[in-house]
Amino acid sequence: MDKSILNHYFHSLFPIEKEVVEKITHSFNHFHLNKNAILLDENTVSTKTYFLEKGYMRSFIFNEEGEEVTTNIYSAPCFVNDFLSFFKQQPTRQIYQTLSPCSFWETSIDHVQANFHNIPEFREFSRLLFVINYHELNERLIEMASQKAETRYVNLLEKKPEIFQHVPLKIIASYLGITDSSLSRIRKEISTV
Amino acid sequence: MDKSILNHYFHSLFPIEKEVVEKITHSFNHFHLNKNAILLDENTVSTKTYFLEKGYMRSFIFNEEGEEVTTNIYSAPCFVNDFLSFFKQQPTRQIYQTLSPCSFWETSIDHVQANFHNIPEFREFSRLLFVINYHELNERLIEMASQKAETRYVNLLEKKPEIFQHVPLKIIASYLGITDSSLSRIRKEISTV
DNA sequence: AAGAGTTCTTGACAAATGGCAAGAAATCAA
DNA sequence: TTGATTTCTTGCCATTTGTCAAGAACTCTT
Repeated sequence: MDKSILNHYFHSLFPIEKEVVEKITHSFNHFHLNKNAILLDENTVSTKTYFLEKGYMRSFIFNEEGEEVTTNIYSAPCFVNDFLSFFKQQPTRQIYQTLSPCSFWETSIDHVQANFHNIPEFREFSRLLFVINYHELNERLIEMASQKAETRYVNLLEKKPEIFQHVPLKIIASYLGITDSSLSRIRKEISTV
Repeated sequence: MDKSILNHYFHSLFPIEKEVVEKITHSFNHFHLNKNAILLDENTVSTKTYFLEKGYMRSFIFNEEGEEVTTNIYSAPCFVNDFLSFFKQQPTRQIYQTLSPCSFWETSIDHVQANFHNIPEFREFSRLLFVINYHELNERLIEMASQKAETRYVNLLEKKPEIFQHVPLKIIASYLGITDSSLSRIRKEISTV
């Protein structure tokens, strides 16, 4: 099985030796999922770390009113991890669902723990991944708190144009914190300017 | 100097031996700041990790329109860390400001790095802190995307009532993603029900 | 205690977004 | 290919939140 995309991801994030990456990814297994499959369901404990090699997916949650709220949209290549559930080994409230046919690499919490404590470079990598994810979340929060929907839409269009080809608008709307009707109106508004 | 609050914080998060905690906090130094002081300014690189022992503070950012957006409100005891700036050693866009007289413990990135690579328990602790912070951010994002301002206000009132005694309403409003006028109206609305 | 500066409240109005329902368009499954 | 299902758009109207400005209340400094 060709691990080049997975291995390359490590090199793309920070300088790390080829041999170390191969040692880290040695325990990863490959698998596929169809469109609209559930990678990780709510109320279950995440026991794996996933690397999305190809495809699109999202995480979402049912809020108090029972409405779906899309919490994140993932486009390959990237790691997909429910940090809280995985590292605290507790049930997640989020659902991770594929939005297209997807291919993954996965490894278990035991391997992650072993690597974390035995391979200094992996520790640094893990932390960097955390920092990047935390920062992205923070940026989204700032946008939510201070920009109107139209601005958030335009920014997303600029930052992640590819998702508009692969993700239904109602999911993008929910990710932006608006209704699909509002998104539709915003798109109409912008296209006629 | 009495490190009991600092040391206790480690024990409160997860099981860890007294001796290990003391080894970790050995390098921490104590200091004070007045109200409205700047702990970490924008465009500077964070070289310290801070533990807020006593007091209240916030982080904020100037958005594209030059308006202040409060990104977080901190009430002791807790760690205060600009993850992106500290771990990637790059300038931050955020400003960390005290909202009351505060006392801190600080330690340098060099000590953090040494502990991270030499003390397994510290690695676990660091990661846990990340996980908790990430989760809190994610919960706030979900609220922002799916609840109206009044609900967000009521939730905050329930979750962190103490900040309403120590933090100006205009800062809380900004933290909730609304204007101070709106917050004022919401408060009036609720008090008369 | 006085004055300056800041924060909070309020009113009038405007802008942004939501709720609902219906139809159009696109997608999916057999 | 066809029918069923889902997604997207649109209109109408309601609700929420913002903007601006003025005054009241509060806080800080001297």
